[in-house]
Amino acid sequence: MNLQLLNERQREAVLAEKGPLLILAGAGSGKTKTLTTRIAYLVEERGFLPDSILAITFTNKAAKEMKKRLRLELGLDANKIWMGTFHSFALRILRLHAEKIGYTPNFIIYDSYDQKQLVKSCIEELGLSSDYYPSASVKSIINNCKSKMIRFDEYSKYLDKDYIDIYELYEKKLRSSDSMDFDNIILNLVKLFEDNKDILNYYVDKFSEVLVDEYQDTNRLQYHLVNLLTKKKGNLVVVGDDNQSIYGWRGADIRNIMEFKKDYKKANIIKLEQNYRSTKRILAAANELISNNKNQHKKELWTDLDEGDKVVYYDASSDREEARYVVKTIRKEISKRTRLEDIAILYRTHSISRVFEEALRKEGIDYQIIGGQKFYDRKEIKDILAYLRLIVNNKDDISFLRVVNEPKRAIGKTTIEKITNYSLEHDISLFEALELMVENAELPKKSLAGASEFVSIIKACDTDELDAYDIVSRVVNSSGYIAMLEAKKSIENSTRIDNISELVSDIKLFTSEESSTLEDYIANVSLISDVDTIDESKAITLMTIHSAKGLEYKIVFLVGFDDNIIPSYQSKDSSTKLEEERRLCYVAMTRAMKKLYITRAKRRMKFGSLMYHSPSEFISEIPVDLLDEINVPESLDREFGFNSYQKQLQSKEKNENKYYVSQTVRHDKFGLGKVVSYHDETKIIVIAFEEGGVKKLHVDFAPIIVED
DNA sequence: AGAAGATAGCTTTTT
DNA sequence: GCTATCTTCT
Repeated sequence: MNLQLLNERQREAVLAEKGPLLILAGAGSGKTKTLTTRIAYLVEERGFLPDSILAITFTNKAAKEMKKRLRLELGLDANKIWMGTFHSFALRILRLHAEKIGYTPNFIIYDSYDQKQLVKSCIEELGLSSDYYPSASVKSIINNCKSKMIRFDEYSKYLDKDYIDIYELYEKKLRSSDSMDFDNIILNLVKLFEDNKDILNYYVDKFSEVLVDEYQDTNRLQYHLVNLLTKKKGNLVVVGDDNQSIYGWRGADIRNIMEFKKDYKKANIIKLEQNYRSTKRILAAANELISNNKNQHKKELWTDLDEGDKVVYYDASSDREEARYVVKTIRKEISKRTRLEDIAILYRTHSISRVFEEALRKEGIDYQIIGGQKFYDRKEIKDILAYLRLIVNNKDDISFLRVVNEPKRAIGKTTIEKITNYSLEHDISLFEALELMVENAELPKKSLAGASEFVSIIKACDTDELDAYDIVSRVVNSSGYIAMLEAKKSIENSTRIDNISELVSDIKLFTSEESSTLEDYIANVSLISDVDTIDESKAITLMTIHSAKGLEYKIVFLVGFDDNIIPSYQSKDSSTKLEEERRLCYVAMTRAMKKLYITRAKRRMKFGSLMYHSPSEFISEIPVDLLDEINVPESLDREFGFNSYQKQLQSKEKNENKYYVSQTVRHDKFGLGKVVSYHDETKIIVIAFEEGGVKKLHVDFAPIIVED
């Protein structure tokens, strides 16, 4: 280990004797290097045992990365360090002590889809209206309470009484199906610790130092957990940058980092302010932007690197034109021998990515998209996984409902109802109910055959005898799932089959490499995130700004830089939210090393129809002398300065006084055209004419609706 | 029971 | 423009 490779502040952070310590690490300030050096130093120079160090990262990928670096320094000892996300850390301990909190060690994890289904079934069971209680919003209320550590009965005082019933049933059902949602993983660990002081003390004694990376993105619950572990010894080192706090919506509490000194009175603060990533101009632009945020730790990020080029700002007329410009620029870069893996396209929401994807595909440039339709979110993958989960845990009702009639086994609504009633009567799970009903032949003939087939498929897979690979291949074949897909030949179905075989080979690899039991595979799979799947192969990376946190690229295109996109239209009502959007923008800009392009489009497809946007207000926060501005004149577009974020008019009924988006119209002067947007209050209508481009007209001079 | 057709709601971000 | 869910028809 060579401490000379570090700058003075970094060295200070490595050598600091004892926590609590807050390392404020600006973007690109060598945070990971500092952290890994500190850990290596603790082990090699100060004689800490590797397994007495707990390092918590934001993603599994970051943990892997850090472990890789530490292996170079410490060899195999590096593997003994406790390193992972909050969730993987909590799971590791919970699996050891599951019985103490009324779970089996094989409990499963419900992701947000499962969670929503479960909430829905609770609402139904209570006989409440799903219109009054939309499962998605009830779900997010529940999550909110948990991550902010608000007691649900307290919170629900402001809501209907029914909410508390839903909540209680939800928790009861989670328990009885031996499963936890994401927040319960942490919550249950806290509970385990608080109810079993001996276990807590064991870990408090065990860990001589606890390091938390990306501290600005921890929530109240995680804060509490860390506090339990380190309060006594004060052996806490946290690393973060308040300017990069972008997960407020998920309950991340910026107070954790802003008030660190208040919570830990003896805390030291070390600031890493030298940036090793970006050129002077890029950094200056980002600094100027973020200086508009009121609530922040004082920091002066500076760099020794070159001046660099100005930030290019391209104001396109349409999203397609924007994509064309980006692809054209990428082509130029490639001819200058820039490698594809050094380029990233970043955007605020996934929906922006489509035009860019299309343009790249047309040009034959390799790309990878992170997130969006995730592999594990695809229907066929979820279905196969549901089979596997049901095999591991017969009590998993959500998975049961998902696959009992997939492929069709003549078990429809009525039969499901019978099974549900039976299970409620006998207080057993749905699968157990079905098993008994098959035994006693308590089903109509038609359903009975399918039901007994289903039971035997699940029963045939014994996790003690067969390994994960054996079971998944058995399920895929015997369930008739593949046969169902093959029966109807289509492109989608053949990609579905491909996806399933990808899953099977993934499991095969897992079986041969890490562990062989299906339980272990299922336990792992629900924690895999998208960022974990980024590979450094030769392709351009497309992703949301959120996924880009912690990454860097030589060339960055920040696209879709329009008002109501960034900042998002939903963040306009409060300055807290607006500041988070600005930080998001800051994160995006500081990913760039050599060159930063910011692009936007006046016209963009959204919700399946054209929308008009002004430039993002953030562009005016970057000093003009740092910008190289390219504006695409399209004379007609100039008129549309107004901010048009309006809902598409849905009704298709004919109404003389109303115009609808996509409606075909005729104007005696401009000819045939299509309605692009319509303002009810101002009676302004925007039409794209076949001849003569886009025009904005008042309803008084409006064209005639063409009957179709 | 299941397929085909109709409709609502979505698009902020994810461990 | 897409998909998950609801409705209607066979």
